[in-house]
Amino acid sequence: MASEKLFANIISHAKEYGYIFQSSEIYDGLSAVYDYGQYGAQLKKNIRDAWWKSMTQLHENIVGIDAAIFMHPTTWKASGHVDNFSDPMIDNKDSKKRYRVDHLIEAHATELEDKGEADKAKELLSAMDALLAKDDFTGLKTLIETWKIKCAVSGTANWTDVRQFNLMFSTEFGAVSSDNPEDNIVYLRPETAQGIFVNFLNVQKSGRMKIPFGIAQTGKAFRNEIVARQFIFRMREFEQMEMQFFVRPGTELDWYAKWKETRMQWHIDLGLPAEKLRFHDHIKLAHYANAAVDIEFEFPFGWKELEGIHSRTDYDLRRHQEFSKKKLQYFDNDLNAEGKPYGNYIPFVVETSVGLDRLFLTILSHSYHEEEVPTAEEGKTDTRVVLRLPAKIAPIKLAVFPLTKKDGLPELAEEIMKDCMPHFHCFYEEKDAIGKRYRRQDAIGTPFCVTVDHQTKEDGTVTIRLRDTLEQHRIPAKEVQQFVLNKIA
RNA sequence: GCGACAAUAGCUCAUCCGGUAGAGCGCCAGUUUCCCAAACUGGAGGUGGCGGGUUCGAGUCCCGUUUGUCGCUCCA
Repeated sequence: MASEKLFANIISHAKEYGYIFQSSEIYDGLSAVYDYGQYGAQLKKNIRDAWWKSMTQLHENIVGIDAAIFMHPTTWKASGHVDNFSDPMIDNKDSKKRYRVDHLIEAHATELEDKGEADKAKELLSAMDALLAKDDFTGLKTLIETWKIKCAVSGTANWTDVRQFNLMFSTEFGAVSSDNPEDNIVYLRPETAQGIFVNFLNVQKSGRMKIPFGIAQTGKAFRNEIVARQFIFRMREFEQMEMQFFVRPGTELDWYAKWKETRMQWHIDLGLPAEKLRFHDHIKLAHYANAAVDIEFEFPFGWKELEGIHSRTDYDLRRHQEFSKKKLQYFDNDLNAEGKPYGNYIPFVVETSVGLDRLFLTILSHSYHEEEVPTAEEGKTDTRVVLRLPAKIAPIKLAVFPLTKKDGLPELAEEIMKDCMPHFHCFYEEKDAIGKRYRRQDAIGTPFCVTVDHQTKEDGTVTIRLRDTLEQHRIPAKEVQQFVLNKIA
């Protein structure tokens, strides 16, 4: 099937079977915001739990926290989010090319210098600085127009207005407004990482953590994307699962290499096929990193970033130390080659950061299959849609069906429900033909169904039916619970 | 942000040249059925995304808008 059509089918399946709904759909929706439905929320939680367990429970030196979405505004000055992402931009209407206004004007000034008109260049730049300082966007556009600055691509001076693109959502903090509105602005965090960095010392001290150690966190983050598209791939409100690993300076690239492999293996262990995963090294590094790689997945719409592993140096802690005037350092008692303690230093950080929603989409699109299966009628086939979700993260683990809703079969089925419900999510249904009930469970990705029939009354066995192979075999009803538990362990 | 395309029942779609909206599937209630979407009976569900305009009359033509998909662009 064409991948475009396949992706459209996945999206509509996700909606039809209670996985993902568009936000505020009855009001025509809200751009690039989505809600998780009854099965989606459970699948998402199961993925999140799997990650949390793999990080915190299975690593003695990693602990998890839950920092608030609201953070002190200075956090974002320290992190670079305020200054690096609020530059005024302008678009050329002919070439559709977007420029940072300062870059555009500076490039023109350089041209003037090359032509030996250094005085003019200086005049232009000082005019620009004055306008930038005042946030005078109208003035900046006038400046571009009076100096007849043209687009390098189209060669025209057909510009849009100067606009500022704010990456971060802001809101007002406190019920009483201040004389200076800026005093009350808080941002909705654009990444969860900073909640870890500002708590570095708290966790290290209170948990008596010894380097190397990690702090994990899952939570919502918010970005005012210029373009937000491709279903839940890029949303304005999304959830991150991040782990910041604090290491001794000089060892960061070893840890970076280790986490790179560890994280790739985790995705494979979760059930994703190795051939649809790959590394993509960053050539151009962000201001805080000395090495960075993405784990990419081959979505129906191409290879896209799923997780980032970054060696963030000591940038974040160093910046927070500067801005907060608090020492964010660690005293390392381990002995170096000369037999002396490594002493005080700001730890280096290796970050693993995976998008929970992206991982959800990865699993959903990989699990979705349309296939021909035999029907009750000899030789005939019918199309079934099945989500081959890994059993350990499927929202519903077991469906329990009485073959008919009389002759005491529902009562026997209820017993199995009672036996299993405390241990994993179960679904009970007694209406419609058995085949139809199986198909409905296929569509939501339930890996196991058991059916109670008349033989159950005689020998206590039930039919267990496997989603992926359509195989059926009989097992004692009393063993159903353990059968499923073994499969989802 | 630019461009292209799209929007009719829960889903997939139909509705001829503009003349008061229909099917299949699904869903709900029941009958029947004894292991892979069977059959039968009955039922709910639509201001045709929203707002304007043209017209005697608009789901249909035009404009705007919202949302989505795709291509550019952006992506710490």
